[in-house]
Amino acid sequence: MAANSPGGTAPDEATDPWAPWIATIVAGVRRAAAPLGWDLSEAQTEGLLELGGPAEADVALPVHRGAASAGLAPPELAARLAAAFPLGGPVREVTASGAYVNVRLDPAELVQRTLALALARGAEYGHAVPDGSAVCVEHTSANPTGPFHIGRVRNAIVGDTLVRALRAAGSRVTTQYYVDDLGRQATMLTWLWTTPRESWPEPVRQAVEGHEVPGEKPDHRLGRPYPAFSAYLKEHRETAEKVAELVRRIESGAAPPEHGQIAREVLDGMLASLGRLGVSFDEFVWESQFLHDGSVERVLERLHRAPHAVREENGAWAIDAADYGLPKESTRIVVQRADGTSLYVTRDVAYHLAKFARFARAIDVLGQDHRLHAKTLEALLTELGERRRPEFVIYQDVTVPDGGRMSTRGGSAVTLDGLLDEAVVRARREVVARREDLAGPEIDAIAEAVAAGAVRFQVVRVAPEKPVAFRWEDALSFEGRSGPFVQYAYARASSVLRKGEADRPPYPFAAERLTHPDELGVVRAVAALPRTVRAAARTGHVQGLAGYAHELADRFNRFYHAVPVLKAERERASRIALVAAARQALGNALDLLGVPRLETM
RNA sequence: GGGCGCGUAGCCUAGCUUGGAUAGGGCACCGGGUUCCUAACCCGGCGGUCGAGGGUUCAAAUCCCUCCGCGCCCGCCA
Repeated sequence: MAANSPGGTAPDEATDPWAPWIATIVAGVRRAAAPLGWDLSEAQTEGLLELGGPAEADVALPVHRGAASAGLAPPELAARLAAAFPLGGPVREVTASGAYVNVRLDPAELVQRTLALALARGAEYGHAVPDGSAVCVEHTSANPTGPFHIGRVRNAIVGDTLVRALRAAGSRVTTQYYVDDLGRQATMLTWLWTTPRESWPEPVRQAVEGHEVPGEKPDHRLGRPYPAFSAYLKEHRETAEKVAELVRRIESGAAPPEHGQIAREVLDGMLASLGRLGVSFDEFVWESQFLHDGSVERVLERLHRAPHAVREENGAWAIDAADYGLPKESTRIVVQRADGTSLYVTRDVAYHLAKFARFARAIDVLGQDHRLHAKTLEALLTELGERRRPEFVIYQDVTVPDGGRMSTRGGSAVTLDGLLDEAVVRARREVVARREDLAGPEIDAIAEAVAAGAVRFQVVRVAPEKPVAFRWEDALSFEGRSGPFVQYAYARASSVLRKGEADRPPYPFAAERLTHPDELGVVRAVAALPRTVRAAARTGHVQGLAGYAHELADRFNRFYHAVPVLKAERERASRIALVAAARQALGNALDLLGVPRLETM
């Protein structure tokens, strides 16, 4: 339920304000339960604890599971357990309520530890101690055929947020973008732009002529003929064959010099769009490299000798994958064409072997249309005797209301640039309406940050496996559970600290001054950041980070309305420290989400 | 046809991996709040057979089975 388990690996006292409490309560529960006939391991005890549950308890423990071994009805067991629970230290009160044992803790202790930790660790607050584990996250990897499309933006945002969560949880993450410079898609553009415009098919020429925009980004300019050309090729075999011939030339290593150049230019344009969302990559892996460095050939040699290898009559090589749980019609995985050339999945095997050589974990963020491909890849790895597996994070495609699929092949649907431009226009209106004091450039900067924040938050707040229908009003939401809502709380906290400039870091405070329920609400939310990060990294459920950020902002807003800070007297310094800690947690949560921080808005 | 994913109030969504106390939020709607640190905010109200049915269990949104609806995939494409 609302139960918020301590989450994943055991909390660390150096990073998590809850850690000492968890340890104390686990020990207390075990000590009280054992004489009643309920033996619990430490891990079991920790797994049962519910944090942040109902208001009457800081930590709750359901005892149903112990009823049988204790030979007692749950309420009776709860009552005895509560009576036997060792008091003292942080444990203020232990009561039974039905089948639950509720533990109340000394709030001043949590205030003390939480503020101290948040203020001392700063930008590192919420992060675990680095464990140095090498992780590769491959995401986005959209083919360089035109402007970045919003159907794909989910991959980039989910992937990038996951990367941020993993890094915060202590992993050493390398992000990779796999660029398909082989194959038909990229080749189509090369064919077009190395062919005189007069020789283009008429409908393709029409799609371009009169639509050029001076100074436009290369992805828009070079990608413009792509949808029309794609449609044209379906109807015109001769032209399709010319492109196919170029594909073969490129695969054989005789790519025209323009080929890589065009792909790179388009990719640069796409990356510029992603850059507006704060998404970037450490490495770009070009598919052709596995062909040229001989690794595809080595994979093929091994596959020829694989347990289920079969040679087709026409000379193609396949793996009989009947035992791998694939759909009946695709039990044969072709790994090499009759003409000797390789296939996408073969090259992907080479790619993943390269990943395994460098990384302990390889995570791939894929659209659900790649599910079968993922299974196929796993089957081939098994055939090679490779035990390691990539981990897949699968997201569902974004659809448009009319039911059409928003893929790059689908044509001229909304681009990421178009979405962001519209978001900026609307954000700008909001800023102008409330900030007469600001000059143009400041307004523009805020509008861009609000727009990017709104889009990122909107995408990440929904579980990736859920289908999403694109709607402008959702994507551009600035209220309620949104990016700007969190940005606003951060800006407010920043504003308070600016105006309370007499009080400066390290923000001395007295924990016992912070006793208002809304103050404690903020503290509890701040204290939950470390375990939220752990949970997100462990499960890959990045939507939890969005939920957390909203919750924290919500608590802060409530506190802000209920309790004066700068006008307080005795409590002033402590409340300023609380605001500083909340601002730190809000800022760190925004960083995890890739939503820009705004000092003012 | 087969495989996989999704189905929670008018709309969107958390929770499901690890079953536990009245299923959390947001939008919309209704009613309040600005001599006070930013009203992109806050307070209150309205709204739920957790797709349907069966099963397991002391306990099911959560696990199992069947069915229904929607989506995706089932290429010597990528």
